[in-house]
Amino acid sequence: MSATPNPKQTPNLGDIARALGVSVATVSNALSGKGRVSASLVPRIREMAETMGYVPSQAARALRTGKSGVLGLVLPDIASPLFPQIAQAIERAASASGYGILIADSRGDVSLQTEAINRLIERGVDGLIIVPRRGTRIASMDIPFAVIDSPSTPGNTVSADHWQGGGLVGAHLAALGHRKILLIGNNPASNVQNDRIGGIRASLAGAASIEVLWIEQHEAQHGIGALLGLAEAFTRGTTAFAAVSDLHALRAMTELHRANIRVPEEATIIGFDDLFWASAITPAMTTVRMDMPRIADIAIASLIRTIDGKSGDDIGENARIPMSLIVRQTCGPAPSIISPSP
Amino acid sequence: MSATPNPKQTPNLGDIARALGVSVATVSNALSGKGRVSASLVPRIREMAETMGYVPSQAARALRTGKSGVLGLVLPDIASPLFPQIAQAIERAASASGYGILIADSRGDVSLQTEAINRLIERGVDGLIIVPRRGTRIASMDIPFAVIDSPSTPGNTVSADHWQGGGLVGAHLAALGHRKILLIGNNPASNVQNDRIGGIRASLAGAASIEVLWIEQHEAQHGIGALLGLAEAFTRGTTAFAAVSDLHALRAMTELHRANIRVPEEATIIGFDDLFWASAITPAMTTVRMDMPRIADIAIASLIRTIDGKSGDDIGENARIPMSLIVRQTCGPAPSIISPSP
DNA sequence: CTGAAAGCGCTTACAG
DNA sequence: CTGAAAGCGCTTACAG
Repeated sequence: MSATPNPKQTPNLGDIARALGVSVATVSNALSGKGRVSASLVPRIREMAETMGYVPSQAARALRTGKSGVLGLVLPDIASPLFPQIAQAIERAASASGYGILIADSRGDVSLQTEAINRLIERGVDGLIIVPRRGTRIASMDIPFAVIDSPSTPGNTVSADHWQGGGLVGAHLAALGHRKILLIGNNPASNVQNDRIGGIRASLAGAASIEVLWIEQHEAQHGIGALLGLAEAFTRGTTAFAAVSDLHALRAMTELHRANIRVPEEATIIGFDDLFWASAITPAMTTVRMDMPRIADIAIASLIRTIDGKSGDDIGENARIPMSLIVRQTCGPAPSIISPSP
Repeated sequence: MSATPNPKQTPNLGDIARALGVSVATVSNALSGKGRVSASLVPRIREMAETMGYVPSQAARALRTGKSGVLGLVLPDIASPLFPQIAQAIERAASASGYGILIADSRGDVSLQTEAINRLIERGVDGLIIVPRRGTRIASMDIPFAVIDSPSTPGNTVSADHWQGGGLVGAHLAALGHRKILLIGNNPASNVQNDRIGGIRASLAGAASIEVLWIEQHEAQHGIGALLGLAEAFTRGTTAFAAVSDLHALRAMTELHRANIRVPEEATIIGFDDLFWASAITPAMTTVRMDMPRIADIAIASLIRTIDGKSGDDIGENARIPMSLIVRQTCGPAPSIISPSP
């Protein structure tokens, strides 16, 4: 049907120019809307590009402009909870700004993290979003980057305000009358976990007695998958269990159930992150969640700003985004100490 | 320290060539190992590239060769269970083959899926891995692609053998002596879920009475988050609950716990997919999992083969990869009908 | 307003 | 074995 015999699979600016008898510069200008082009020509060029099925060559554009339009996302472990939420929010924010996202999984390994970063740089990304492996500190680099949820070079980190989130947990538990609370963390080397626990502690100061159980330490002693001793804590008077992640809150809940301790009637449980299944279980998990879309928007916006050279690598004094409490069913009032069970 | 005053930030082939007094063609050949270059020159060129911190320009290479070295991954919803596992496996397989992965989330929407595919194509990916939204059929495209876990153009699909996986469940349950089983699915429009359920049914034919509960239908009637009536099913004699996903198995388990029915002593539960938390709960979930690394390897290998023009868009007659049973603690022998509870 | 031309950095026949 | 040259498709000063 086409007039041109044996047309190339992918038309380029030259093909459009030829078809219209104008120059490629004019076509380029018309399509990008940058240079001045006569008002009458613009629609004709646009139409022709459309009908020919023109798709600009990213490679040529990138070579010419030095910008790939792609951002790299470095994650410690795509498959573990929470990171998918981050990845999704980042992908949305980036694509809303016209950027693509190239992913790299550092598999929780520090050296692989460096390698992943290099791989991404070699692929020509314009900037990097890094969610560092716990405890890692990202040194400065010669490419714009933003860090999520871990301290780094001052000025380019966005994170949830985990301390404030912890405060939400503490306040909720205090309001419910709990006086003896077990905090459940995984690893004390995690800044995020320490902030959450610190926030809970601070908001509960004096109002409740608090103990902390670190799962990794506990498992190092008792073996992977060992019971956490929650039933025992319960018999010693603990009425509330606050975990730094829904994952551990779930583990706590199933362990209590296993010991015939009812949630929330006898024991209260609260978690963090609102993981995918948190609302589907019975009882549904009360939790505190991060504002991922906002975190992603800030990280991406700041990154793009520094890519465009409009800012000094700054995220607005290390943004800390408030978390919010999602009240569901695992929290109840503290059972009276006087009458433990009817 | 450098001899050249004010060197560019990123050296290119020309810089290396100049530094060594050879041509760019020779440098290119030495670095790629393609053309013949004298044995003595190769190491010198390599070293110089190294010390100058040479990073090849993907953009230029892509423009010249017409290949970007990047594959697109289209997912229905990065944040929902299982997809992160897929994304991770795909990323690993791709990067092992020297490819990068650009992600696009179609947010469970069919039109966004098309849009996501186009966005990826415009970014110049060499091929596409598509995990279609349930029920979607991917039409042929002018770019190489492979489909995971959904029927499509015959010949380019890899998927887990969900039917066989269902068989594993049925056999396990039968061996344990269960005679009345409730199957729990979410949506009957899902091919994956239907295959799993079909496989369970087929392997149990005649050996047990089977009912199916579709959660979406149930919730349409009783409201989102409504109890599934599992306790009632239990009192009617159901001893085993087999869900098409650990997510629903978890929901079932918590619902039974809530009704004081003990797992696995009184009721058996089994799921699918070995989601992240499946091994952390108490009791740990017995489940059937897909061989993601293998599925990813096959999809990527086949895709690369068709990109390189070495095959006719074929994945080896629609590969179906066996699933495997992971026995943990939620399954127990069927309690004798004669003496329901001691 | 429009076009001719240069050039981004690379790879690949083609001469020598 | 080595090099000069063309060309991938685009954008951007610069003339006209």
